[in-house]
Amino acid sequence: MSSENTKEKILLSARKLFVEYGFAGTSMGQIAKLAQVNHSLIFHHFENKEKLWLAVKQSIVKEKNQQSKMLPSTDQPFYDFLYALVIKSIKFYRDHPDIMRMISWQRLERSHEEVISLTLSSETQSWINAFKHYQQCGEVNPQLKPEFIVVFVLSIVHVAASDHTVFTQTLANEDAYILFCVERIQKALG
Amino acid sequence: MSSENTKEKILLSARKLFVEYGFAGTSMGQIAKLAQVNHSLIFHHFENKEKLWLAVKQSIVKEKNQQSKMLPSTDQPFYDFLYALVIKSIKFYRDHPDIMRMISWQRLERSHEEVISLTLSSETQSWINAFKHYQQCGEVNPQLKPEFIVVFVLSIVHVAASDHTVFTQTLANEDAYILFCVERIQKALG
DNA sequence: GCATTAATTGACCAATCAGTCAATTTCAAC
DNA sequence: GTTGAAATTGACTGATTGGTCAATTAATGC
Repeated sequence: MSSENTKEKILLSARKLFVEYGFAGTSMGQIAKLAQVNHSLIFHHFENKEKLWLAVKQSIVKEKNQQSKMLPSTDQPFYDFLYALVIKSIKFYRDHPDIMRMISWQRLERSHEEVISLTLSSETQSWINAFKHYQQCGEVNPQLKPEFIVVFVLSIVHVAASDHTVFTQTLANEDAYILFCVERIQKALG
Repeated sequence: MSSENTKEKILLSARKLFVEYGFAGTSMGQIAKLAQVNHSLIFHHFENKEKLWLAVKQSIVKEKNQQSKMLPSTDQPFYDFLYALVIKSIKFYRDHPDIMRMISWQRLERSHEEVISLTLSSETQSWINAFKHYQQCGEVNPQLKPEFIVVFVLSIVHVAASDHTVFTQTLANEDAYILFCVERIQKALG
C-alpha cells in the first residue's frame, strides 16, 4: 500500500507549500522535492496543478468540517455563552492557521472558483439560532437582526484571532483585548 | 519627455497586474505587454522585479497618505462623530480597492519585507486622541483603553467595507448593517 | 507462477521566466 | 551641426515552468 502513502505525502507537501506561497507561488517541482517523490508521480496521482490545488482545498474543508467549533451550550447566561463562543472561535483559528490562509489565498488569487466554497459561513445558521434564543430570553435586544449580530461578532473575533497587526503594530496584552471584546459585545447587544 | 511618460505607463500597468494577481502571479512580460513597451525597458527603468514591486507599493502608500481619510470633527456629539467616521472609512476603502488588496498581498506573499510598511495603522494615533476626547466629555466610558477601542471599531469597519462575504454569502441591505454597526458601537462604548 | 493492473522512473518537451547586452535611436545642450 | 547621455530595441541566455510519454518496476488477483 505504498500508493496511498505517496499520494498522501504529495498532498501534505502540496498543502504546506500552497498555504505558504499560494497557487502561483508554488511549483510542482517544489512539491515533488518536498514530498521526495518523482516529479511525474504528482501528475499521475493528481492530473494537474489545478486538480491538486482543489484536492488540497478539499482536505482543508474536510478538516474544518470535522473539527468544527461546536457551539457552546445556550443553557448558560448570555455572557458566559458569548465568552465561551469567542474563546472557542479564537482558539479554533489559532489551532488551524491553514484554514484562514487558504481562505485568503482563495479570495485573492482564485476568486473565480466556487467549486468548493471554503468559507466561515457554513455554521452561521446555528449561531443565528443561538442568538435568537437569547433574544427570546430577553438577554439580547430582540429588535436586532440576528444575521447582523453574527457578522458583527464574527468581524471582531476574526480580527482578534489573527489580524490585528493590520491595525496596530503591537497590541499589548491580547488576552485583555479579548475580554474587552466580550464585554463590549455584551453591552452592545443587551 | 517621453521617458517619464513610459516610466509612468510601466508603473501603472505593473500596479494593475500586481494588485490583481500578486507578485508571483505577475510576469514582467505581461507588464510589458499591457504597458505596450519593450520588455527590456522595464529593467532599464526599474532594475528588477523586486524594485518594481516596491515602486508600485510606494505609489500606493503615497496615494493613501495624500487622500487620507480625515478625521471628522470632534466638536459634534459622539454619535454623529462615530457615524461620520464609519461612513468615511467605508467610503475610503470602497474608493481605493487597490490599497486593501495590496495590503493583503503583502501579508500573504511578502510578509518578510518591511521596507515600506503599507498598513492601516498610520492614523491610529489621531483616532486614539479623538476617543480620549469623548472619554473626557463623558460620552465614552473612560475606563476603556483607547487602543482597544480603535482596534475594535476598525475590525467592524473593515469587514463592513469589504470582507463580509467571508462570513455570509449575501448580506441583505448593507446600509442597514452599517447603521446597525454604528448604533451597536455607540452602545458598547457608552 | 502468470497475467493484469497500477505505481514509479527518467528522459523529454515547448513555453515562459527574469534578466543581460550590444547596438541603435532619440533628444537635449552647447 | 556635433557630441554625449539617456531611451529604446531586439536578440539572446540559462533556468524553471507545467506537462507528456514510453519504459520499467512493484503489487495484485487468479
